[in-house]
Amino acid sequence: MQQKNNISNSVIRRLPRYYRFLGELLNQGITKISSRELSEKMRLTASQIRQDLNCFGGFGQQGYGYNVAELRSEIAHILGLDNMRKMILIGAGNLGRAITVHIDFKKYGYELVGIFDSNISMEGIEISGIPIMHTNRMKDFCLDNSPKMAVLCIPRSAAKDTVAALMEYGVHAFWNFTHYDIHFDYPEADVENVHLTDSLMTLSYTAENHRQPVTAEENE
Amino acid sequence: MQQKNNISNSVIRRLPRYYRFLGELLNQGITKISSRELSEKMRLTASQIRQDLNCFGGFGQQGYGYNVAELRSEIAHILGLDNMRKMILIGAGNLGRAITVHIDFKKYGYELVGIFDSNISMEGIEISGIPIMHTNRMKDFCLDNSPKMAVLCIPRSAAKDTVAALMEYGVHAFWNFTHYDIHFDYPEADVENVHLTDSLMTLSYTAENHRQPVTAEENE
DNA sequence: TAGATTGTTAATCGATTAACAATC
DNA sequence: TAGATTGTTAATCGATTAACAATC
Repeated sequence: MQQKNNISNSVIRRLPRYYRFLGELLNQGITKISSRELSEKMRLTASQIRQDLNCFGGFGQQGYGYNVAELRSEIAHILGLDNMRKMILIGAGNLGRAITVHIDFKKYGYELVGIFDSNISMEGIEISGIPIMHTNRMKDFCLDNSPKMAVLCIPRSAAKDTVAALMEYGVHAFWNFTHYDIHFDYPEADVENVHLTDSLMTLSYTAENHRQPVTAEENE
Repeated sequence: MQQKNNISNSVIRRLPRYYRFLGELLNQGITKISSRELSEKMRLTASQIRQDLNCFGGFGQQGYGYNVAELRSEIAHILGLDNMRKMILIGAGNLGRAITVHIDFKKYGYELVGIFDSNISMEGIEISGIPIMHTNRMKDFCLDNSPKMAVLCIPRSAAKDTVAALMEYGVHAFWNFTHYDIHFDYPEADVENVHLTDSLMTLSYTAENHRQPVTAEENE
């Protein structure tokens, strides 16, 4: 991939959706698709699809279209799904357990190698075959195993100290389910926030005002 | 609120974040704030804050700024958080249970009145005091109770039929954790999608390319 | 009143769409 | 070759930022 340096965020946030749709096409046994056909399925413009893809290289063939399998694996590569990185999850409460069980991290290039909780009585309990460790073992574990990413399913009050520690132990990427603003303290960290309650409030607005909430590319 | 009709999606998606920050200021006992002060805390421009708020009315006072408590309750009202609506949750698996326990729906104007699952052996089990019902009781329940929103925590394969049924029973708003594209079949529905794996893939990209993933207003 | 800060208009910037030449 | 569809440049649209008059 001849990746240019300043790909806009709008483009990047559309990539997972392309990846999903191409996966479905593949499941349906479709081997080639034109930007126009894909645009109809995804409800966006063919122009946008071609523009987006050309940020990363010319994956299509004039007069033919795109090879579905090839394009999908190119996008997987762009997204970094094809190289496995170790990750840990902090906070084995309801949300942490659900995420552990619900998400097949390996499909996205992440291997869950450790789960931590500050509640000592949870130590040793397994989730999806991975035993929970007490938070006081986090430092040694990180130094031994070098996880690159941490999922934060902890209360907000614990987030600041946890991130400070993890940054020190070499974890610089965070899938952040708390409302703690990591970038405010660590602008160099790689952060993806999941603000479930913000999403719920947006739905509340949409439903009250009966608007179509979003265009495809903004929320799909 | 003198709400205009075509508020852009970008603005709406910032409202929950304003609401959160104003809540924090209130907790800290801060009673007034200027757009400049707020812009520094939220890492966006004062101009944008004033533009955003003025979509809905003049909540500030020249020479003074904004009253924190008042502005917060105005935003609550705009978002519709101050009128309680009934809602149901479909799918009492890991994710459904976590969301039920983890999210205090009442804070966001929703009252969880029923939980449904297609697994008959789950019937009667309580989550947060609400007993699970079998899906075959969904129709009667909806006709009796008129919930306005449904959280979808079901497998994708079940989503299409479930939404079709719910639309018929008068449920037109969906907090959708599946990858089923509700708008494709029901453009008139109010939909908010939560695509956790898309978010994870975005983090993967960000971490691999070590970019600052987003500006505050896009992902915070 | 003078100083501060909003509300709002104008300027800029960026993202999306349209158009078309290149080419398979 | 003719037809189709990409890659890419130009035009449009919308969102953000800057500026400033209004006003508390």
